[in-house]
Amino acid sequence: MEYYKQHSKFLVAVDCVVFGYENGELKVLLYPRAFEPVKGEWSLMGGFIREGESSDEAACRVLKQTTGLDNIFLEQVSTFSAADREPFVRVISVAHYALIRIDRYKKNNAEKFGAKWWGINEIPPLIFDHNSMITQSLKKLQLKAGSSLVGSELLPSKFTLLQLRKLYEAIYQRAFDPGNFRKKMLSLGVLEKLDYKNSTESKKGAYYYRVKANKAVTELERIVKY
Amino acid sequence: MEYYKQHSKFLVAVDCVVFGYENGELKVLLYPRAFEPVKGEWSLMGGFIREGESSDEAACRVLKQTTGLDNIFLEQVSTFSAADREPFVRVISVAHYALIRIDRYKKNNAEKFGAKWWGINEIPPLIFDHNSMITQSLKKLQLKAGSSLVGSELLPSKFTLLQLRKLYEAIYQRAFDPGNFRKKMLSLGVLEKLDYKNSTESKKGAYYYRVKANKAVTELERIVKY
DNA sequence: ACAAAAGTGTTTTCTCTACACCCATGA
DNA sequence: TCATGGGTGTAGAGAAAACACTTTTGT
Repeated sequence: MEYYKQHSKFLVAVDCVVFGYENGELKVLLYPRAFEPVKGEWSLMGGFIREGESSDEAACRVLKQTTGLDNIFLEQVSTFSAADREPFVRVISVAHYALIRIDRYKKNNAEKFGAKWWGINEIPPLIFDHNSMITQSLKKLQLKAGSSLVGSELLPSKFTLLQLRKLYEAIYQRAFDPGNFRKKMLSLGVLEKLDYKNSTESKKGAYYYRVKANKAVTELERIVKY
Repeated sequence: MEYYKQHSKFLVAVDCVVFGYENGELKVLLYPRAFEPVKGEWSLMGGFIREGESSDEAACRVLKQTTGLDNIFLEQVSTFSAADREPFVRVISVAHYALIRIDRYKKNNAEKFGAKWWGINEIPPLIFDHNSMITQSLKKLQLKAGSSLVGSELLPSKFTLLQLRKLYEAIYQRAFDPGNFRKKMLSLGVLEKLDYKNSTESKKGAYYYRVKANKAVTELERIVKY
């Protein structure tokens, strides 16, 4: 047991890249940092890992605190450990990304911290290495969306194929052919057609779909090729 | 500055999944653990992160110590942080994988620690969560090999297409069609044909190839589809 | 009437796969 | 001569991409 005592201990944090989707745009939730150093500057929401907690548990706790949401989709991205990534104090941080529905999260929780949603293309300079955490998270999200249906995490429970396509266009930052996208998605057999339409986004009206319950998590075949 | 003091600090380790390739088989370097608890049981090589060190730097140091090699290809895999992943002591560990040429590494360094190479399919039960570190590392290696040429890291600097194919078969644990594999690899334009042959592995003799210097690191197009 | 999305179908292109076939040579 | 890998070519299946076309309806 003595062996362990000679080694240094470190503060270990989690930082969360919270993705949301609104008005055809992929967005990230940012906060003005609450304490020194660099207090007031924009940053990801984060917190320190506690004694009995894994990094995932810590990230869930932070998300609960700041968005009011439980059961959020969450994935580890990478650990940032450069010795000088923060000034004054050595902190090792495990970055995660989360997917939430903007319409569901508790505004009052977030506003208490001064949170603001930023379009993925208008992210301001953030503290430390938080910008590269976002870059890496987006890559991981693209990988994820390429082999499983990310729709249910970011869209309302029922959605049109237009909405789903716009979401994928926002994630991949490129256009998809409407006809081909529809065929591809329907061919996967994970969408269930509902018997009513959305008429707000087109004259003709488009049927709503939802993700089949049992298929929601399953690993799928290729959706977007890369 | 006071803010930081109220939080717990942790021991942070790195563990290295060292891949090598020999006799047509992908292998992993394992060590009998040198200290309690579970002293003597098989484990990955690891060590604790030191004050001025990032996790990558720590992993490099550990690899230098145990294999005698510098400038090893190294990539972070994931951070393992379950509170009970080690008994008695809380340790958060950042897993990495490394690719080395078995013919180059310093046997005496490794033997001093009792190291032994294990075929990827004959890995014994390891301490803690080390088996799942290997599983995740293999997945990451497959992803890597699917979009860049891993040959130069695991093979001698010149190699035949048979050798390269056998390597890919070992990594993906499946067979590739000899003709198609050859065409695919050559079509990528990153291999340079040398003007002499290897005659030890076939009657006819096969030309050696090497990776074009400037293309070694480049991100390539899809090599293996998934 | 027109624009715009919904929805379907067709054509072209490209890549993966399977496999045939000849070559060279050591045993 | 026979087995084995080296090396090249080709035909077919299947997917992705491009795009034509018809339907519906609010303005």
